[in-house]
Amino acid sequence: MELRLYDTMTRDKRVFTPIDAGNVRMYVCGPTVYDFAHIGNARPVIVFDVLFRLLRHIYGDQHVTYVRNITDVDDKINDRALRDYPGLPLNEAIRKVTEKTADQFQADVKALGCLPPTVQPRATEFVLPRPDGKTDMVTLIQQLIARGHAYEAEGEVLFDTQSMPDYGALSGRKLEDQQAGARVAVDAHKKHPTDFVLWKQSSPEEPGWDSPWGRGRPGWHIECSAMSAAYLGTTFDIHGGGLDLIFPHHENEIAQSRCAHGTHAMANYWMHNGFLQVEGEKMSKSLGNFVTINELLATEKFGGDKWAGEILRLAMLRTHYRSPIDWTVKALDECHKVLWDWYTDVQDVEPSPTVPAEVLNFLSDDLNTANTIAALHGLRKRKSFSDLRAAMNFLGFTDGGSVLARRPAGARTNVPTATAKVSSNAPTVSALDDEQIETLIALRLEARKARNFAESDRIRDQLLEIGVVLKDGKDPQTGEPITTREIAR
RNA sequence: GGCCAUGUGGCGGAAUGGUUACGCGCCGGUCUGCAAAACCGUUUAUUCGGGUUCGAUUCCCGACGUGGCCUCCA
Repeated sequence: MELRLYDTMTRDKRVFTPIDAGNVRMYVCGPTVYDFAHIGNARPVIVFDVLFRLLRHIYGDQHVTYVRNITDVDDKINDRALRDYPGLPLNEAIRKVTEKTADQFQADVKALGCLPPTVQPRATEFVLPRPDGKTDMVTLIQQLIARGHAYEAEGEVLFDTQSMPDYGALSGRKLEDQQAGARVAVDAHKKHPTDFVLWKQSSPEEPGWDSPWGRGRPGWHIECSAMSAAYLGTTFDIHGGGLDLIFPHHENEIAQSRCAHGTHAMANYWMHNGFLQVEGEKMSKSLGNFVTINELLATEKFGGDKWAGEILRLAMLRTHYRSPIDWTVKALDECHKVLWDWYTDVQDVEPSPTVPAEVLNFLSDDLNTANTIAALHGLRKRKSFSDLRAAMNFLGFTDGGSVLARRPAGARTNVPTATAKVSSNAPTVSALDDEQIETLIALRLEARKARNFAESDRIRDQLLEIGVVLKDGKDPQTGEPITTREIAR
């Protein structure tokens, strides 16, 4: 089996060859922890979790290192800290914000079925030189200055983009174009408009570290250069993130890392996931369609319902990771139904000891998760439930409890009364208690036996009114008619 | 303005230089007193205009549509 991955740098799909098969190394840009992560943030987390699982399968669990950073130094964090904890000293307030948000993030992505990365370093721990000698930001900046790739101006340290001949290779931008665009902010102290900040000064109120350039804080890009080198070395295998990070973030990471270390490449494969829209529109707070992972999991804000984490995971994986996704209630409903079917069939099934080959083959083709899911449908159709279970486990669909907790929407769309209840947001709690419902069901069975169908249907309609859906069947053993019920939400 | 993606049936979404997967829905059938559920089956598509080719949804050019980046937003 040959793993092939699309590389943004070369813009083609290539066979993946690790630098060291004994230690395959991947870095993915993680969250900036100032607020709840939104559903767009979940996409790279899920996509690269699947890749992580695949790499572990191919090279062995102990031979893959996956680093996902946590950005806990950022001006947005400072703003949030001042707003939420006005009474506290800033640094203390910042820690409260970042710890709370980071914990929430970990809980969110766990619910999405993601394995924890090998390491999750926090940026604040890599600002100053470390006792353990791992790469840090200040040292990296010093190296850049020493090699002539950075300069001080007005208290800032800036990266000199003109000192790097092939700056812009990842995004396909040339320095000349950036000038022609005329949208690039021109700062008098910059040698070139695209030069970017490595270190900036902090006011006494702002968080800061004592550095050779005074008390200040790092620029955005340098943290990833430091933490990737700290855990993965100066050149590693895969670097991932969202499409929007290509420029400037990843471009600048490349500039910093390569120029500081004198290497030809920072990573050998650059992978970027596509964006998502919500119900056909760009997700934004002003449009009111901004939705966080936590809201989907724990509230009824989106589509009037809570959604199990695995439903969100499947909704993310049914589309190829580089394509755009339109995030819709309808899609989540569909995914719920699919998972309901799968889990219903594999509930008490032991997984096969090996992952079905077709699943691995599809995933090895640049993470073709859409074809992979089609393969799972095929397994179910052929009633290969052990293989289905194994494939589901491999993709991170392991629990099912929260999926099976509620019948999916597809099953209720043909029940007019129940649907009306849903759309009117009527209370879903039954007006009758359990015993009364059972009594009514028993009465209806009696009526059916007596072929009094008018009475039988009347009771069925009555129960439907309060959201109880009846299904008639035969007892598989005795052949006796039986009735089961479900709550239409 | 510059750069980068993208356009497949009612919907979602793969693949491919030559019969267009898969899922959801719709419709039909089995079952059922009738429904629902379940199971089985059917139907429908490659944005437009050129070019290359025996043959283009696929490759090339152009148009149009959509989205992203160029503003420390995945």
